[in-house]
Amino acid sequence: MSLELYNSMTRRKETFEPVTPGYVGIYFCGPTVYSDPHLGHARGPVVFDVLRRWLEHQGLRVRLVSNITDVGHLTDDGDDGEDKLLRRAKLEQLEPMEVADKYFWAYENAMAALGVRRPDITPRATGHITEQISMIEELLERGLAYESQGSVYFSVPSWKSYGELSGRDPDELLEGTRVESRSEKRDARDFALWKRADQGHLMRWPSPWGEGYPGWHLECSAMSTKYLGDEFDIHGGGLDLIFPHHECELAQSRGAGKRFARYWMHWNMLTLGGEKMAKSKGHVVALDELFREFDPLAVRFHLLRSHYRSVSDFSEESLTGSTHGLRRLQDLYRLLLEHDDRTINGEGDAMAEFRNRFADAMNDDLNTPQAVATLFDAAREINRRLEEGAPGGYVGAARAMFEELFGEVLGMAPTSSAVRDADPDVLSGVLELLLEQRHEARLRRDFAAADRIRDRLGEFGVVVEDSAEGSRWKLA
RNA sequence: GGCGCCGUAGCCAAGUGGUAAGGCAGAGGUCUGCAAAACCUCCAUUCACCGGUUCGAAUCCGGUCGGCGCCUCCA
Repeated sequence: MSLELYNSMTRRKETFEPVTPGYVGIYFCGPTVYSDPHLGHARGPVVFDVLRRWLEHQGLRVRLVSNITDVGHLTDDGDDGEDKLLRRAKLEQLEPMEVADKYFWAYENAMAALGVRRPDITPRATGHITEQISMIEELLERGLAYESQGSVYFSVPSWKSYGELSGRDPDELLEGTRVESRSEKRDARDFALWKRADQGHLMRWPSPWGEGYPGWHLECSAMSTKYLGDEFDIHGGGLDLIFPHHECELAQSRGAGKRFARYWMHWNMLTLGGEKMAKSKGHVVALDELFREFDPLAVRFHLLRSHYRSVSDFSEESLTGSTHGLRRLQDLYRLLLEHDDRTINGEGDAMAEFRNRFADAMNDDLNTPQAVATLFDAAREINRRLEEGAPGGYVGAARAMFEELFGEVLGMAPTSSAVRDADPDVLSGVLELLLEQRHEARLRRDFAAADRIRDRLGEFGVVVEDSAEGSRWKLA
């Protein structure tokens, strides 16, 4: 079975065929870095990380591009509202770029904790002003955009297929739009490609139309095609970006003569108590807070236990459930890793059935819940065979499967040894306990046991020093 | 108001025409000095509700109730 992906454009599952056989270009919209990353920010990166890993597992070469929006854009389409990045800069008394960097790294660290591999390219909007200006010029030349008082707008009425992605009727959009009597736009639906920077606006660049800054939707069009070509394979984003962001991206990209993305993938929202997580409502679960209570990998696992196109409601109770389930799989994974015999069962792969089920699930629009269920089924059987004393070939096959599917594809392998991850308090507690045991041995005059403890600790680089007051330890 | 989505056991969650995956929690059991882990067994005659189509529906159609998303920035 070949990979089928749900394409938001056609609203059905389609067989995935890359533009260039063997190569896959993927772009998905990253966050605007003006505040701490929350759980909602994690779903897309995790899903696309698994998509990328799965494609690579199938032998494809993937280039994954995910942007960072580091220029505020709230004031763009309408003429009111406040630029969130600039507002934050004033609030924290920082340069706008300091705000962007601060939250960019917070995002990076959170993604790393979630086991998300870095994209191949992480372009920033502010680093691609030239490309964006070129695109605006192209649109002006083609008569699809116009300048107005130092700003440039895309003319929606002149692009007949506007609305094709989100399934909206342009005429009905007009009715829903607020009437802006003194607008410099020709049509209320037109959106900004370039915005004139008023006095006091901190982020500004020179352009043929005066000092200003790029429109919200433009960066993704310019950066995706710059790194992936005029036609590329997959464009992703949160479902809330389908309109207006992706609709506008599509219009301006096609308008500029690019064929743009073949497949549009949108992941659904994460909710909290049935309501969408949204920063603007203060209704979010911050990732750094979540990580204090839960293993980041358990969060990743939890996200993979629901389908990316389904709404997923978050609660501590359900995440706890995922944590316990993950522990079972990881315990088996560690057990299998202790098995050094790499020989695989000579009579064909004993794991063939599980591998096939896993592949079918993944190929069916990335059905990770079913893929995970397959691993649970496999775990039960492997544990049973292990207790019966399974032959080395069987264990080797099981180990290979878990390393590939659980570890590499789903990215659930523990990042380092359990000991290294352990809380420092736990480690010193364990050492105190050992010294207690040694102290009791010395009281019994069992110096052989006492020396054995000291020698063994020494092998790990822990030095034990005895004194009249008792024993102490330190790292060599 | 327009467009779209969802309602499956205590909780999470797959399943889009063939007679309900998986996980967590819970109950009993095996193993065990005890415990944990692991394993075995049990746990939805039923998929919000009411009609209809069909040999057959959680899955298709119509309606009712409830919840959510987008239409403004949002992952």
